[in-house]
Amino acid sequence: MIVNADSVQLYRSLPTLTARPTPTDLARAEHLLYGILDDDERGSVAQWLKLAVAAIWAVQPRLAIVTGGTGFYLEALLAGLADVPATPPELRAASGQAFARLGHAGFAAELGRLDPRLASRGLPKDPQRLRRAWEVCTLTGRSLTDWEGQRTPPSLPPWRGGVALLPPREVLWHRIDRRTRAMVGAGVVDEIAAWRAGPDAGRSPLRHADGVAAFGEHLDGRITLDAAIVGTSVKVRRYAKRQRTWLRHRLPVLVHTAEVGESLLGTLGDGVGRFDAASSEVDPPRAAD
RNA sequence: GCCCAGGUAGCUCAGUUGGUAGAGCAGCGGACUGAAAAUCCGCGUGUCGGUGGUUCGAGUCCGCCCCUGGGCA
Repeated sequence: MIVNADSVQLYRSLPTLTARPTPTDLARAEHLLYGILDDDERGSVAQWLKLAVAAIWAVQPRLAIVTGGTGFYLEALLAGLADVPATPPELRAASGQAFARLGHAGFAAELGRLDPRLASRGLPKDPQRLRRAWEVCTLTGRSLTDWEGQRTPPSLPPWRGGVALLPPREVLWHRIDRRTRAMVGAGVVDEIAAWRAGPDAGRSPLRHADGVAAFGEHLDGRITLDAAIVGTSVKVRRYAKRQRTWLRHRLPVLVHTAEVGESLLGTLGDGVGRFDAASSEVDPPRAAD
């Protein structure tokens, strides 16, 4: 039983570009949480966490294998999230308008007045986090720094361990390039063209998926197909780099490295990287990288 | 063979009247509490083609050699 932990594979559109499980994969094992969101929906960690926990319990006593690339989601599964109420769309729109009106520096100053506790710790630099902090404080009257202490790990069945797949960089780059070219062979350009012609592409979170911009430029006649392939691979390499940072710095429980094709169950059978969600005790890392 | 134009970072190139080099892209490292394949922060990584000379000092000036384009034969 496979449970998806990849933020873009949650979406129904662009199955080729997002490397969703193939029909062959689906025939071999049951897959959950793939392609469950429409273009006009906006996913979130909290929503994913709820669905993932439910899915893991639902398949008991079978083993759920949670797999995917979104470190933020995996961390939420292991460590939990603060129970902040969901921000209504109007509030999100309001923060966007305020940011546009005040500008980056002005909005940050405004947030500093609204949330002095966060300001004393250090305001975030990026618009996303500035807006999020503003929204939370406006909605709940409490600083995001207060909420962040409220993290409680979700209740899950006993877990067997974690495996990080960290091939050598040259191998990884080669595989990324090969995968991008395979996508082209599988019709990813037509897939994107058809999707762009649809009504919801402009607001879909998938517009930020690796390759949408580069293949889009190619479809607009601005760059060659080969340049689009290279541009896509560059984006994926950077994404892989950020995944590596998650694994090494935020998800040290996933310490055991494995090669593709190795027996995952055999690996977990070694008992490496066991994690007790209740006590948060982690075995010492072993041979990361 | 002769005549031009070039050889500077992984790539494309900039570099004033000589003062031991800097941009873009690529690359590297990091952050991350409801957009996360997102968003953001930090870092030049160099036998200036080679060699001899002029000079206190040469990527910059001079000689020779090598290489790459283009032209004339």
